[in-house]
Amino acid sequence: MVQKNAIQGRQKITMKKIAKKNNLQVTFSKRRAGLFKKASELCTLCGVDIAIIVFSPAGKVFSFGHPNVDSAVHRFLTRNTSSVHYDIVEAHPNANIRELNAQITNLLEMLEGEKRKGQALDEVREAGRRQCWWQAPIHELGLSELQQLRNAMEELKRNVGKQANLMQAAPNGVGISNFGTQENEMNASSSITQMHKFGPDLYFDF
Amino acid sequence: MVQKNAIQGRQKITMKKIAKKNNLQVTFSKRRAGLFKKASELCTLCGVDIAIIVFSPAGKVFSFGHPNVDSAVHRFLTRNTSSVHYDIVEAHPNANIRELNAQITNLLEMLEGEKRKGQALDEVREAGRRQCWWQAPIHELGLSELQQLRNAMEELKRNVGKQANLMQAAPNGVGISNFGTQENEMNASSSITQMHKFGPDLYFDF
DNA sequence: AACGCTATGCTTAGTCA
DNA sequence: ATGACTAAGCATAGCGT
Repeated sequence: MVQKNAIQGRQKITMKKIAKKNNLQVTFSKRRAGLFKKASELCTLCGVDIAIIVFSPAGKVFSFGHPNVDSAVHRFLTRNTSSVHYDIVEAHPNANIRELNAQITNLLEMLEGEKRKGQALDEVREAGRRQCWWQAPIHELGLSELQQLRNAMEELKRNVGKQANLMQAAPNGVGISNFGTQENEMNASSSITQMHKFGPDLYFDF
Repeated sequence: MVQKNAIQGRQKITMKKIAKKNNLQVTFSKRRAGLFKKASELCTLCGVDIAIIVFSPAGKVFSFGHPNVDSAVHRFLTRNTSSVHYDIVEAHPNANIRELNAQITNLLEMLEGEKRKGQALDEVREAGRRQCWWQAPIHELGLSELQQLRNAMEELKRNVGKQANLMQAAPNGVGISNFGTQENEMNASSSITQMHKFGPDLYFDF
């Protein structure tokens, strides 16, 4: 048995630069994740565009963007009232070329990322389609698929039985959401026995 | 006397875009402040540079930066000069801003295309996942899903019936591929009636 | 380095002034 | 809108793995 010899739980810390390097690294990771999560939530809740760029103590760059960093940065740099981009363009035309090239680089990287993502999704879609063999004519099903069907049906049976018990225990449907609404139409689970009707002429005898 | 109706204190909210505009505005202000505070703390604690750019729902721009936004953005834009970037700069030293901007526009369009493709795939994946709702507990199924289940079952019934007729017409399994192989194991469609056994104790009565 | 844990501390949704 | 207040919901410091 492990001896828990001290305080656990969050401790208050002073808002100074963390001295212990190890500690700092952990805190940086955690708080960076928290910050990005907060940003993500702000995007979702308020539907706004955000870009966050963080340079880690180790010199690495972490960024978060919605819809992506570059578009937000670009929007920031090229907004009408902006002075940054304007100044750079007018005062340092050469620097601007560098920036534009950097943007191109970033965009190319993002394109690569998106393409990879698309490929991954392609694979997922394939896998998903394969999971829908049950839609195929039954004579095309193999042994393992029939076994899967059987297992799924047994699972369904168990769920129906559980549901029936719930209905029995709580006839008013307490805790059962969006289920009573279709009773009129489907008469689904209208009985607490193991015989269930799923349509006018389709019965399942579990 | 003031009537304190009901709940006070923080309530859980779903991570969807806030509907009420007034509410959204308040939440945006609060959470933006919170985000910037978190960023500030991250700067202080870990001594890192950060830039945050937020486009408010009203179109205004809010930014936070340490030591300032522009330096961080510039550092971000001019980081790692990749080969692509380098090639463009070196190969076309006379490339003007117009050309580069055209390239950026082009890339942005490609990116949009890729993203749309990704989203489409996302939707397909979602649809695929939704087609597997039958794996979920039955009390979570909605009306349309139950109807889908019914339709699928009726399809299965028809297929099984056709299969049974085929078996009857061609008892040697002519033209029936990879179906007779599992007769021993599954005894699937061993009868030409409408009662089918899918396992030791699981029957479906169509 | 990344993850799990737990007990705080901190943030914030809803409301009122 | 801006700020205060309250009670919950969340984030996270310090530890172990």
